[in-house]
Amino acid sequence: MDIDELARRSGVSAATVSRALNGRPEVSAATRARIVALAAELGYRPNASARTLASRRSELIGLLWDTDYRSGGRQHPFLQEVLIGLKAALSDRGQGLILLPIVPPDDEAGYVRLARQYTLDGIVMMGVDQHTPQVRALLATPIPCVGLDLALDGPRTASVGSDNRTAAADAVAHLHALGHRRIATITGPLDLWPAAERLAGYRAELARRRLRRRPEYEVAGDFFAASGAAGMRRLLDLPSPPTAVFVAGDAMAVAAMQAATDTGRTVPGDVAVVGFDDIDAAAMVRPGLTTIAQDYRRFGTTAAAVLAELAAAPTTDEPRSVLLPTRLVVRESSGSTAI
Amino acid sequence: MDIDELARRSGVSAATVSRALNGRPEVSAATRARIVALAAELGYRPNASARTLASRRSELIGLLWDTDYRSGGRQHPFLQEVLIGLKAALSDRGQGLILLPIVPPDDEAGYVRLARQYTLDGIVMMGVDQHTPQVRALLATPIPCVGLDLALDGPRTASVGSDNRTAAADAVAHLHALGHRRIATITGPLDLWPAAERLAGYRAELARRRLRRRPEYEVAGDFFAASGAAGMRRLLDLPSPPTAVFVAGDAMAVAAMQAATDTGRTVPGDVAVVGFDDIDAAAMVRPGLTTIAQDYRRFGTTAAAVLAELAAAPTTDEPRSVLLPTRLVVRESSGSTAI
DNA sequence: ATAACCGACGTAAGCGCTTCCGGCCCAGTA
DNA sequence: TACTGGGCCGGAAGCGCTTACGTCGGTTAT
Repeated sequence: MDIDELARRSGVSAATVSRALNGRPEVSAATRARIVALAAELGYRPNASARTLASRRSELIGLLWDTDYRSGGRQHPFLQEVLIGLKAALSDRGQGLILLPIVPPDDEAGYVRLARQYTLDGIVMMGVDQHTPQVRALLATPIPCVGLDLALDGPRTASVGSDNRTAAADAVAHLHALGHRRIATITGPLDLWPAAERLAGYRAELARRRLRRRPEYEVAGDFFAASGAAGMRRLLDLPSPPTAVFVAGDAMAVAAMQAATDTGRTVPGDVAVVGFDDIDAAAMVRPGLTTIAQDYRRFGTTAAAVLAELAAAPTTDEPRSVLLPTRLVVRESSGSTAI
Repeated sequence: MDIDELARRSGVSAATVSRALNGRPEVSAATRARIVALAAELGYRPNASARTLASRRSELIGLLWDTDYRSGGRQHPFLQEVLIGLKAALSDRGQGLILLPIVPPDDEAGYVRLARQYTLDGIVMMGVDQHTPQVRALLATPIPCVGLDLALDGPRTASVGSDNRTAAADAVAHLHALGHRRIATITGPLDLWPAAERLAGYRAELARRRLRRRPEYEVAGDFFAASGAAGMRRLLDLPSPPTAVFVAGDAMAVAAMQAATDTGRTVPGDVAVVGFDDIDAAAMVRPGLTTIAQDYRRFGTTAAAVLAELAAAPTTDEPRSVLLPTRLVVRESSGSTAI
């Protein structure tokens, strides 16, 4: 069942069928209705390759993600959720999603090859290092790109992510409201945008609440568990240890809680902790981890929407940036019983 | 840079270039070498759509997965790992991966449409209900399909998954070796292949070790945490409660441990537990959860390989089934200190 | 009245590949 | 020597669409 047959059966030319199905204006309403109805009845599906070849628009967007991303766990934070969101939004537009994972041993950037082979309409990047020559090559391309949790630059690019700064501030505010005054933090790798923003939010909220900022209360982590444990031990060994700590990632936060209990402290009694990400384990450990939940599904839908804008807009000058709201999930680790 | 230009520059026809690059035999070694070298130098990339259109082979395989899968967590078990494995293997073959997620308000099976629009070379299914008419429609198609953790039937299909039966037996054997004689189990939803196999393995090992099988020691769960907690409570309330329980999923296992401690028991002191899946949280909770780890990355690579076989083989009559080995990860919850 | 215009459609030329069908040339055979 | 048979390659016909461009009636302006 190709377009010619459908054309024959509906008594028009293939050109008209194409126009009718693609919503072009040069078709009378009556003809269009007839064709659309017949197409549905016969289950006609345009061939994606032919369409792409002829129109040089693929209706395909690529998802580039680094399988080695420093996420602190084996799971990329909520890859699945992002995928669901992306697909939901893309389906509405009739677009497909193709994967361009960066698989370690990077075979001379196979994903770059892929991106060029398929004439992609857009690329979503998550957890990649945008300073590698390969990624820069993609960015230089006329293909619109949007970074998830990633501040991209260049023309035809945008970023979407959580409002990490406000989220971190919320966490600190929560702790402060519970009476804590000596609030420390364990950060992520500060070259990553979200990690830097979370630290900034922590500092900002301390200032806003006129709490003294102590350099020794800012210890560096890398999102992995071990650094969380190490960080907590360092904080507790301080002459004046904090009574609460905001940990910039849940994997670190869980390890930090255990480090605290291992050294004889109780959580939240001796030290309260709030994490970031709301990974599955946050609800499974005891005490339950108070943390910041991100709406990853919305990451996906937003990315799709932004990509569409980018494709439509005439060479946008300055990179857009969309910040999504987060949600504080209160469990036991912060010592609050409030919901 | 299209094939014609490359042809011109290398002084042959486009037909010869195509043959040279596709490894056809009708080209002299010298010509081929020249063309291949020039192609690499000029960075020539064949247009995927044109190639697919002309050859009706897409070099694309689809991944169908149900975003609502009953996995017990928000994360599909190791979707990411499977993707990495798949991609690694597919890249070697020069194939791409397109996603066909089943997104909740299933828009008249958009994935079926996609599968037909792109002329897919194969489909990998994970966590789908193969009894829905849509999936059956896909299976009826000449496209090769392989199910992950899913026993597919039909021509040109195969399944790959862990050897759940042996794995469950290993778990029981581990518990038995530690001295336990009253070993219970909390199962997954038994209409799912892996869940049924795990129960079968549990029973088989009991029999092999001449342990009495008690019906009240087999309680039904659904892979979700709540059912694990409920199951454990029920087991502990028995007149003769088990001293060890094999829980068929980690989310349930973690909840089961907590239910045990909540009712005043200690793990592993009063009741030992071993789980299944080795989710991230298994290493994060206290006590650490002894569990069965599956090699999800290998799921992906194996699926790709099987798909290739399926495509090559002349209408295979009986569905193949590949069982992958698992690994027992011993932590504290089983009461063993051995590695 | 004629000219200019517009909406609705058909014709045909691609899009960038693959592949069938030959054709040429040089061995090997009778 | 004439004939056959490969090996190697070019020509050209698609693959199933999209999209200029052209055409043809029927309006509207002049």
